[in-house]
Amino acid sequence: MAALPSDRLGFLLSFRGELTGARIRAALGVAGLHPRSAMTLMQLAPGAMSQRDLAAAMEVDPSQLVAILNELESEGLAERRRDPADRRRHIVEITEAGAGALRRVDTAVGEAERELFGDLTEAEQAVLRGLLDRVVVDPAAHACGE
Amino acid sequence: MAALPSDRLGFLLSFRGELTGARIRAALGVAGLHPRSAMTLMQLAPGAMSQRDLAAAMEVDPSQLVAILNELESEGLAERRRDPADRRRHIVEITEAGAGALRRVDTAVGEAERELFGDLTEAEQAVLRGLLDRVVVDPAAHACGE
DNA sequence: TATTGTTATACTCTATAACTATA
DNA sequence: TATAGTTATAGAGTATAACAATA
Repeated sequence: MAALPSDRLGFLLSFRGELTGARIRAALGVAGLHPRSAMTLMQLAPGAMSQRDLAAAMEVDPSQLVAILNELESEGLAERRRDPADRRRHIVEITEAGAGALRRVDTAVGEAERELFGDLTEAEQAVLRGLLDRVVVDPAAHACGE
Repeated sequence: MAALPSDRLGFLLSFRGELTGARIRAALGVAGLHPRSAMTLMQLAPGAMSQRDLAAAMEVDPSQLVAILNELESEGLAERRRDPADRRRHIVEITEAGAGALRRVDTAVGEAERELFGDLTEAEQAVLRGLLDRVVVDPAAHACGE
């Protein structure tokens, strides 16, 4: 459903965002990674964290994260270990192989962005960033009609 | 998965677009319509067309369109009739009630856009539109890695 | 034989609730 | 009893293929 039914800015932003997301996800998959696995590795890159905090940071349900981490762990890209201070907790950490995969992913995302925004100057890209930052996307600001 | 894993413009556009889409879909639902039903009515507003052409315009599989039209027809918002010239074809047309629902939807979408872009001046909104129009989203321009 | 619309099937994604082990 | 992680189940959405009617 890509054809614009009107010239409304909201539709334009939504559709361009969707297509941009599809292009980015394709780039995330270059290392053979599921997009959500790549996103998880990005969250883990700065440092290890508990599985619960990771789920909160990614705004996914903890039960969904289980499958993602199972996959990452089976591929040797991340590791879970028990927290000695609280044995209920899992400390999740990216591995060296995971960091390597992330570097390849990062290169691919950079390439995708050059494709997406190649017609814009650096200054124009900065303007776009500034305008997008000022779009109000507070989910609490509206009543959900669906 | 809303937290930005980096300050990349591609992620920003993708996430803002996704949230904008969610806000727009909520507005589409104000008339009790499923978002895709509202989108279908928008496509039909300019004039009747064949079911096949409608599916092509919306870039959905014809088999998906069947359920949407069943729903719209049961609610009296659209009608299907056989094309006398080719009895395989269905001519799909919006009803007067459908046009009324569409007017209510349009009002709600306008309200959503005032919320989303209320912090931007008219000129800034025009700049945003111009920049978004120049983002390259040609799906054929990249190899799919997923 | 090809085309239009329909139905059936399967697969992914997501949301929820139960379950375990630890606290 | 509450919490962290896991498992199971169901629902929505989507993609594909088979099908009936017509050309």
